[in-house]
Amino acid sequence: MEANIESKFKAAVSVDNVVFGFDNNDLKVLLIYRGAEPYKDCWALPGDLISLDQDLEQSAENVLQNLTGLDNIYMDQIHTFGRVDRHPFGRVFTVAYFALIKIQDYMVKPSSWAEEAAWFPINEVPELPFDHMEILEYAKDLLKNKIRHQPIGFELLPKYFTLTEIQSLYEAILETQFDTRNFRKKLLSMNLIVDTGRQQKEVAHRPAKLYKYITKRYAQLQQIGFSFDL
Amino acid sequence: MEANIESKFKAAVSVDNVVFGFDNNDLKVLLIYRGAEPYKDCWALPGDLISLDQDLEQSAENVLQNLTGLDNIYMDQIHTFGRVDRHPFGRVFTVAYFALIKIQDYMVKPSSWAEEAAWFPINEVPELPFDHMEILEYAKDLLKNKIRHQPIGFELLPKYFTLTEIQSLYEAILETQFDTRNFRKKLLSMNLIVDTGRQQKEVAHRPAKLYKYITKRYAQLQQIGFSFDL
DNA sequence: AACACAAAGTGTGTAAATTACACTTATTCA
DNA sequence: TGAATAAGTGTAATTTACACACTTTGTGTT
Repeated sequence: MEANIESKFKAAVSVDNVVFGFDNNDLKVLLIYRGAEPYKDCWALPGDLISLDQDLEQSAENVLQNLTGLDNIYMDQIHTFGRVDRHPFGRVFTVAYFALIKIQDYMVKPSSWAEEAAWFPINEVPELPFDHMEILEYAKDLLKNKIRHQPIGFELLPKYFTLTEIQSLYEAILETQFDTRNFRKKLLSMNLIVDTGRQQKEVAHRPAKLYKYITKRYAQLQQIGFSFDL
Repeated sequence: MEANIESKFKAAVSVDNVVFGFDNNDLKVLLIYRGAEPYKDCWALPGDLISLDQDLEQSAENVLQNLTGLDNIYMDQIHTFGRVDRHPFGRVFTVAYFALIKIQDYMVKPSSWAEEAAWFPINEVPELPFDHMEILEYAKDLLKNKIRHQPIGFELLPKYFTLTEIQSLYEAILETQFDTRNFRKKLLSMNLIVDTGRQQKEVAHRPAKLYKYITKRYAQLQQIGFSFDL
């Protein structure tokens, strides 16, 4: 009854993460500067081979943990890429994930496979090795779709944020413009965010109210058939 | 510069297909009766190990081709499952796909790994081996979401179909009821289907008009910002 | 030929949601 | 104290969604 899988089926599997952040009205992606072959000295998506004793999800989280020191990050599996020739050293499948992080919380941390890590505005990404550009495009499309139907935009903002900030986040990702009054009306009518009573400080104009996102509220509303849409 | 990947990273990768069909007002899924270990003599999702010289997408299509003899099938990658212990013979990742087929076109074909294949109504699926039940649940959820935002329901219907048929397809998948008049109004207003002039024959009631789906139309409409929603 | 049966097919009024649109307010800085 | 900057706010018009019931067209039976 015990048996083994023939070695003619044995390939490597990696995870690659598309890590999004939002800052200064720009959607950004986190890239690492590769310190090892192949494609040494290139900017690339952070990723790693999966060792045999690690669950898939766990591996994806570890990559992120090593890189940012952050935990409890919103992550989602995107797609798996498996062209025969996608890796020069042999057959390597890669499972792509995307992660949304509050860029303000991000701390640089040394890692084994990266000499450096940096944020790139989504429209200023350099050439990427392997099929990483295809993965990134896939991730962007998914983010665009997902952000309209699930309240995940808040994952990219600080704990306290202004209505203008969330609007420009949506505008940056969806590459459109929204009418301010209508956008606010709709967003507030969902009861997912509340005015904290706090205000912006030291801005050279009328200070904006600071809101926060109520995680629990969404779960409750979903149960009564509510569906998020922006 | 040439190098190899260490064998401590080598695992097997398989594809598993969730094949949906629609018949007699029921959503159905195609299962095979396993002829080989592990889980010999169980009903399971059709799938196979990927050999090293085959692209991922290609493998998924081949599984379906072997099983049904059908080509040009709507397929979509669902998710990749990679729990360490999901396969008793070793580390096996599996990439799950779903396929939508016109059940009327389906022809039984012998295959190497299946003694038999059969359609099961979605609510009468037997116990499944591995994490196949989890995969099936995943596929059902995806189908539910996808069918509301993309015109993929037509892939499950014969070339010529009635409005009642497509309505009951939607009702079966989404597990809701639609108002006939409103459903038709909305569907027809999208201009994605047209009256062929043909009619049902030999039915013991007023014969329904037969419509067909215009594939090209959707591509055109998408470009001008149209979005499908039902 | 007439009638029963079965599912197909069709329109309108009402409520809700979406859109378009421009001025006033609060704060900093010179 | 005035200029600059972004925040904040309401209403009317249009569009879309929803609720709702009877007539039509065929088959099969007597």
